[in-house]
Amino acid sequence: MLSKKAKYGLKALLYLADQPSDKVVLIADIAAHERLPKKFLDMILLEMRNADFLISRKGKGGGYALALPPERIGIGAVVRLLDGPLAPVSCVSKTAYRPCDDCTSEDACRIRRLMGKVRDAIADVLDTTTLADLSRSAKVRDFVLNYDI
Amino acid sequence: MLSKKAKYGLKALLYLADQPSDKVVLIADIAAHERLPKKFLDMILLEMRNADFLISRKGKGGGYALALPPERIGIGAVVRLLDGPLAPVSCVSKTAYRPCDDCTSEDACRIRRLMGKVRDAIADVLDTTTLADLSRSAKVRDFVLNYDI
DNA sequence: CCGTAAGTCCACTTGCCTAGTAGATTTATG
DNA sequence: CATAAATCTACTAGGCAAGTGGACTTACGG
Repeated sequence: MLSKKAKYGLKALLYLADQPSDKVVLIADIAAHERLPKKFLDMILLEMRNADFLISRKGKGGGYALALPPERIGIGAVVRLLDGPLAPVSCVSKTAYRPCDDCTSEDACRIRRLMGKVRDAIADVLDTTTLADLSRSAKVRDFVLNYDI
Repeated sequence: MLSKKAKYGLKALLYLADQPSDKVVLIADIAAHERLPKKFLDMILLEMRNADFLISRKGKGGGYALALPPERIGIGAVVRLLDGPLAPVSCVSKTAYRPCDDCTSEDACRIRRLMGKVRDAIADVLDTTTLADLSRSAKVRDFVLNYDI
């Protein structure tokens, strides 16, 4: 499951990616346009800033902007930050491996092997998509909608 | 995330699939061999029985057995029963679609499109694997371990 | 250098979900 | 009829998701 936190985080990033780069945007702005609870968004943006996906400026004229070009922000990385590991069980996680407490022999575990495949399938989608891909996908669609009739 | 419930359920099914077919097995037996909390397992088995994956007999000599040959029990179906829809967001679920409350235009939603891919990737793994596949995978491994040295 | 607009930090809440447990009841067998 | 088994009902503890409230800090503009 994708939590609201991750969903809101992605929406905020997309909103920023759609702005002219290097423009700083108010949290309140993002919240209003994307219809997100402002205070909750505070937290999420802060977390993404601490992970260096965003930069912020305090005080009057402050706000948030992407710290990197959208091509360099992977969706997998964002989801991992906000929701934790992609793997359905910790014992197949590549970024946050932890043995599961109830398993005796890890490589005899048939469930583990299957869940490893699931992990890889998920990671394959999310780690090969960047913010730029998503941002672009909107423009393509707009183009189709507006001109391709 | 795969819950303990689903994990225990799959372990129990695998245990049953590994038995000679049509043998009824005690809950207590499964719990002991797979090291699962018996009372919790009660619940899970009952749920799978109500969904017709299992049959049960009460009273002395009673117990549980698979209701279908393992080839006909899909892992996806089991996980959906015990953990709910595979989709990371309800608005891309094929078996339990529900619009998400915060989205305005569904087919303009870029997150939705991406999550659709994730859903498909997960379903592709779990819906093409049956209990028989997992059961077999153990035997292949045993064979390798025991004879292929 | 002060007012004010912004982000930042800390503490708390509310409600639901997970992972159970306890105990009574029903059903079947020998 | 005793006993072994599943089944049903009810309850609980703890944790996490999704927030909210309020105080603090930083910086710009005048």
